[in-house]
Amino acid sequence: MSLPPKAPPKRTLTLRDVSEASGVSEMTVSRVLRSRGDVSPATRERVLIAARTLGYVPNKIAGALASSRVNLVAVIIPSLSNMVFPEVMAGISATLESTGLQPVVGVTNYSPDREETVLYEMLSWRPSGVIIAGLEHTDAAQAMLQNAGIPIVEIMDIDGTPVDSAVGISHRRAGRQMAEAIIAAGYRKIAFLGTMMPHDHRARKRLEGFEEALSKAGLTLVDREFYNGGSALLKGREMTAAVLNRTPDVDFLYYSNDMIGAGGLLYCLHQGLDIPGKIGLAAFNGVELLDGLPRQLATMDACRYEIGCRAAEIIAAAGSNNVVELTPTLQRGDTIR
Amino acid sequence: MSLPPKAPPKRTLTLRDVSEASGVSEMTVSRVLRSRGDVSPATRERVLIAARTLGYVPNKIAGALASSRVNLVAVIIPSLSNMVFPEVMAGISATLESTGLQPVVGVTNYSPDREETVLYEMLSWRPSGVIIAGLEHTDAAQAMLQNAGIPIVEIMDIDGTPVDSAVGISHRRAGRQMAEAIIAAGYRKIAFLGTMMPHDHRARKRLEGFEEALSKAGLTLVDREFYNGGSALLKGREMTAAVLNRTPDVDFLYYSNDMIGAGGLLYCLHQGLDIPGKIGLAAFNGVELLDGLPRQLATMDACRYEIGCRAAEIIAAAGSNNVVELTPTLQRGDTIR
DNA sequence: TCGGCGGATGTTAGCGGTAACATACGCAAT
DNA sequence: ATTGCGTATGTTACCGCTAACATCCGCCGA
Repeated sequence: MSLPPKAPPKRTLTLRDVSEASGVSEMTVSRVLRSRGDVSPATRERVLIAARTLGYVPNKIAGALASSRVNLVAVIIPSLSNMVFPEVMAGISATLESTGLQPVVGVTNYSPDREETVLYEMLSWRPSGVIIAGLEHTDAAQAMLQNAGIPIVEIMDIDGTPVDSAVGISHRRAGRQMAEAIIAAGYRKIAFLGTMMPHDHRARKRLEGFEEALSKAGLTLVDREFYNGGSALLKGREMTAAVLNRTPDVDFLYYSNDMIGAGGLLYCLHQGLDIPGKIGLAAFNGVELLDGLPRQLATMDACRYEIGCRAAEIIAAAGSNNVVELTPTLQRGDTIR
Repeated sequence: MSLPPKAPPKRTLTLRDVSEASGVSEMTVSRVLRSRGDVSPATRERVLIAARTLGYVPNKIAGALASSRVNLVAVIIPSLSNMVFPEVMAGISATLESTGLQPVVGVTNYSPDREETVLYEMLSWRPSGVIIAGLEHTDAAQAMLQNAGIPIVEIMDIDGTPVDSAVGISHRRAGRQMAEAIIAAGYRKIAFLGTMMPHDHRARKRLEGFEEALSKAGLTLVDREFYNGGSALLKGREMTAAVLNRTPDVDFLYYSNDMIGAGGLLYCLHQGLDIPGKIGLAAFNGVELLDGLPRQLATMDACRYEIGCRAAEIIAAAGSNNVVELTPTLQRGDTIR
């Protein structure tokens, strides 16, 4: 593209400017710029040159209002900083890329009220769809989703009743499966280390499933430790130290996420503990980071990228009422015997 | 909030619906919902109840078009997955929170063309400001920024000429400082391990500064190793192994980012190398993750959160032509003697 | 009693595009 | 030449909201 020839124009450009510069009506310019309808090659060329020369950028606000079509997809997630949502985003972006739809991210910090606010804010831009993490929302948020009249996809979790569509895994089942694998491997004194966030429903459900499977085997957690904020890797070390100290005969540590699991693993290795002989470890998510650790931590892949893809597909197809359950795979790594 | 009493309405609601439901003009409803102008408490109450009962969500598209005011700030960054930008985002969000402005993120994956596209897309929503990573853009992008007529803040880097405002650090200087510290500590056989991405200008500038300081001390890099994609932690291990193998007498490893540095550190520790005696390590960014490592890796804090804050402040104040240089602090950790 | 004034509310005219329909034109078939 | 039709372009009427101005009303002071 060539640079505009004249100094920064005072007024922002409109279709009319391009129209005047190219000697055709605004409508024709509009058609050219959207490649809609028949326009002769000559005119098209003339218009494109004029638009480019002026540095015209269409006003989507006006366009959206007139056509009541908005190419935005609202994506509402709790956090960007824990590695899991960026990967979901990647799946969404990749899938949306070819559809002309554009994801717009809102972050809630695991606060239901903030989620409600963010949702309201985003809905007021009349997006073509909403992708929102989790099945738990405030009543008002639930109502807004209900009435939005656009495709809604609740992602990550399917243990509950979706408003419209849902794509995710059963965290309860994931917890259960992990417990079963641990028990089958012969571990008996099992501790849980996880987040304290009251609104991390998925971590909660995993723990519930985990404990359910334990109790079915006649076991209960021998210890549990919670944290809240801070460097997850460091917290993992600290929590692990605390548990080992408090419950020296513990033989398995189940972490609610990979980061603290990684911290725990590093700590145990540093202590020279016999892994997985004397003590086993497992976590959840299957983040890429684990590949770089000295030992492969057992974990369960949460299908994050695929969740993003499937959710985006539903939105792109303007689908409704689909429930897609993905099945996470247990990766035993080297920390379960 | 109470749930709407009737089933999902077919047509999306407008001001007129609320106006009819509350018996006042659309204008008054508009005033109430925006808390603008004088409205009697009684009317206000009546309108609010009607809006809430119907589940009305204002149409910002129409509002923005009519008022030519848009409370959006475009934030354009290369990636979400490397821990540095989420922290910048956090600073931006926190600062914008109180201003009524809302960040909207676009991701470029370090592709200049994609950056141009994303920028065009975002400008077409007529945001109140743009925060964009880096000083290097395509000519067309540069022109768009120039002509946008809104505050532009280029972040992260200040080694160059900003379009409008800039907030960041001098990466060239950061590289130089690190080199000086390393040389002062007595290391002489220094290797560089970093990204190959041709468009990561900041990593490039750090390396340039680094080499500049080396050569001033009469030194040159004894080895260099590049990577591209994949798990950074793992790549760090692999690259470190490669360098140690190829150049056994290397006595310092300078990494272009913390993740690969952490991988390298873990590898060296596992090999039982004498750190920092026989070999030293340093990286860049100061990510939180480092706190959880067995040894504190030397690094340089990139002031990410503060960059976000300062950039957002400039946008919120509709400022122009500010250049804010932040000074990163060297954290020596335990890996430089 | 009346003008005037300020608070509360209504009316009008767009914002910058696009849908839908109208028109103009060239050319083949009749 | 006339009809007819498809292609290229123009005209008109909004989309849903808000700025700006108009109106209405009650109350005060002169």
